[in-house]
Amino acid sequence: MGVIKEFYKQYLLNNKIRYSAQRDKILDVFLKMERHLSIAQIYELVRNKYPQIGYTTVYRAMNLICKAGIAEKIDFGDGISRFEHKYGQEHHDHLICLNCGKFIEVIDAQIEELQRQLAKTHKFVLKGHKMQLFGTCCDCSKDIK
Amino acid sequence: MGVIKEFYKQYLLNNKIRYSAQRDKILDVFLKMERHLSIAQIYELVRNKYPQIGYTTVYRAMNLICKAGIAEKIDFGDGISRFEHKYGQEHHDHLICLNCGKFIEVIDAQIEELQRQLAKTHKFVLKGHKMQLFGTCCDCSKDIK
DNA sequence: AAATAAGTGAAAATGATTGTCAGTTCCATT
DNA sequence: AATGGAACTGACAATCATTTTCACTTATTT
Repeated sequence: MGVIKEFYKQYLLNNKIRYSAQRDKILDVFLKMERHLSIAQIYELVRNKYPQIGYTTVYRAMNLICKAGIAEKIDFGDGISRFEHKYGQEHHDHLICLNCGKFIEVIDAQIEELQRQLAKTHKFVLKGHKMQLFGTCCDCSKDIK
Repeated sequence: MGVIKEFYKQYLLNNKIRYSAQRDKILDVFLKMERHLSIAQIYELVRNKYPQIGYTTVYRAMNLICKAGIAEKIDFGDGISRFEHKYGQEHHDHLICLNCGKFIEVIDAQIEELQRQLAKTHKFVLKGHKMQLFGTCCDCSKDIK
């Protein structure tokens, strides 16, 4: 069994939360999925394999997976939460195409350092940050011209 | 009459949208208010002075004011839209206290430049960005200790 | 003044998310 | 193995911010 599932089981154990069949199946689907799916999309995938699992259960399972630190909820400002892998992932920010919705994960050490300095200047203890760059991607810039 | 109201009237005129008494009053409230209020808060302020104005009208008026470029909707990820002044304002980002909700507006020219470079590297035509730094502010860091 | 277009506000609709609750499953203790 | 209690599940209802609808009013044009 993968290291992430072991980690999840340990997290649940530590918090006296049971490891149910549903949670196992939803975690499997999450681990296999491409990045940045919404609850509705995850539910669809889950339901293909396990039709008896309910929408609410997917919500609850994904919230647990987030609390365990395996997934992260991301918000591109369109009112829909999406989830991405977090376990063992480097922190990163997003470049988002306003035309086709494509996104690129980016990280810039210089920016990260400047953010830390900026927080320090304002006497903030920095816990995290979000940065999203909006624009049109390479392909869409061509199309629009 | 202020330059912003003139600008707004001109915007409405250009778009064949009428300048109603309600829109005038809601703009007044918005222009006088402190930054970053939600619709509910704006509605409260409006209702104090003009009890007959409805919630829906405030929504519609704020959306118009945004379209005109006078206000900007901001989203701190808590599901509530807030509005801040945009006309004649410099672009800025936010430092947000996770404990008390206080925020500080910040701008860092170096970060802005690095963002432009980052977009360029990925062949994105940059249209805008959002950056939020989360942490605990000076006062709250004290309290928590 | 009539006709037409836009605006208003109350209420209903929407869509994402969370809460409720009766029934089920799991686990520890007899 | 039986039991009692706690956690879990899933269908549905509730919530909350926002948008749409619609009957009615107001403003503008002819």
